[in-house]
Amino acid sequence: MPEGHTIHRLALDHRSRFEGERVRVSSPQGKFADGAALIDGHVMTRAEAHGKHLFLGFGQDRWVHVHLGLFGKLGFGATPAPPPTDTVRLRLVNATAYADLRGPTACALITDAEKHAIHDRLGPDPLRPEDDGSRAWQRISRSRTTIAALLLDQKVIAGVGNVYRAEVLFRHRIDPYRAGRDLTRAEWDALWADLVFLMAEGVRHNRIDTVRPEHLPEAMGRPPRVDDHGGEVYVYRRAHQGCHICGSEIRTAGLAARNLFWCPGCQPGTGGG
DNA sequence: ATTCCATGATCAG
DNA sequence: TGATCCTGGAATC
Repeated sequence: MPEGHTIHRLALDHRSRFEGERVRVSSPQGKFADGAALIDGHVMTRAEAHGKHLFLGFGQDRWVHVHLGLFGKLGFGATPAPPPTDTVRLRLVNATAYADLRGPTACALITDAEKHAIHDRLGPDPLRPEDDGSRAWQRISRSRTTIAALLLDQKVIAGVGNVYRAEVLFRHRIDPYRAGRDLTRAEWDALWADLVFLMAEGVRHNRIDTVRPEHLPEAMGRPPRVDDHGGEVYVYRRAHQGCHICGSEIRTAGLAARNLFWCPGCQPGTGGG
C-alpha cells in the first residue's frame, strides 16, 4: 500500500531487474492490452518516480504511467512466472524476473509531453534530491487550509500520504487543524527535513517506521507494538489507545475524506474545534 | 456468505 | 461533500 516511498522503491526494483533489457509486456486482464502490445519486446530504458507516480520508459517518447491508488500492488518474482490471475493488469517478464501489477488507478502509455504535464502539476517530492521545500512553503504560508489537508495535496507536496501526514505532524507537535499560513517557516523547514529523512528510511526498509525507540515507555517492553500496516508508528490507526509519549488517548476524525489521527496532549491546539 | 475497510484521487453537483 | 473506480484481507453475520 503506497505512499511515495513505496513508489520510489518500486522504481529502484524495476531498474535492478529490467533496465537496459528487453521485456515481454502483456495485460492478462486485458485493460492494458493495446498499450502492452505497443511496447512488448522493447527495452526498458528508465524507471522514475515522482510522488506516487511511477514512470517506466520504453525508448523515445514512450512511458508506462502507473499510479497505484489505494488498492494497487506490484509484486515481483523469479522466472518462470506462474500463470497470471485474471486481475493482473500488467505483466513484465525478462529472462530472470517478472512483475505483476494489479488494481492500479492508472496504467497507461503516455508521451514525454504528457509525462511533463504530470510533473508540472505535482509539488516537490522529499525523495527527489533536486527538490526542496521552498516551493511548498510558498503555497502553505498563504493558505487558510489546514496543514493536514495541505500535506495530502499532491500539488503542494508530492508523495506524502495518510500515514506520513499523521506521523510527521505528531513528531513536530503540530495540531493538524492549524492553518498553513499559521505555521512558521522554521516549523515547515523542520517538517520538510523530517519527511526527507523518514521517507528515505521508508524506501530503504520498504515500510513506514516513524518511532524513535527511546520514546517508547519501558512498560511497553521491546519490541514495541508493530501496527498491522507493518511499521512502527505513534498515532496512525491508534485511535483510542494511549499515546506513547504522554499517555493521552489518540483521537481520530475525518478530514478531506480520510481518517486523521493525532494526540491532543502532544499536539495541543483547537483540535478542529 | 457478506460486508467493511484501507498508506488514493477524480469528478459531479 | 458524496459517488465512483480499482483489489484483497479482515471482520462480521
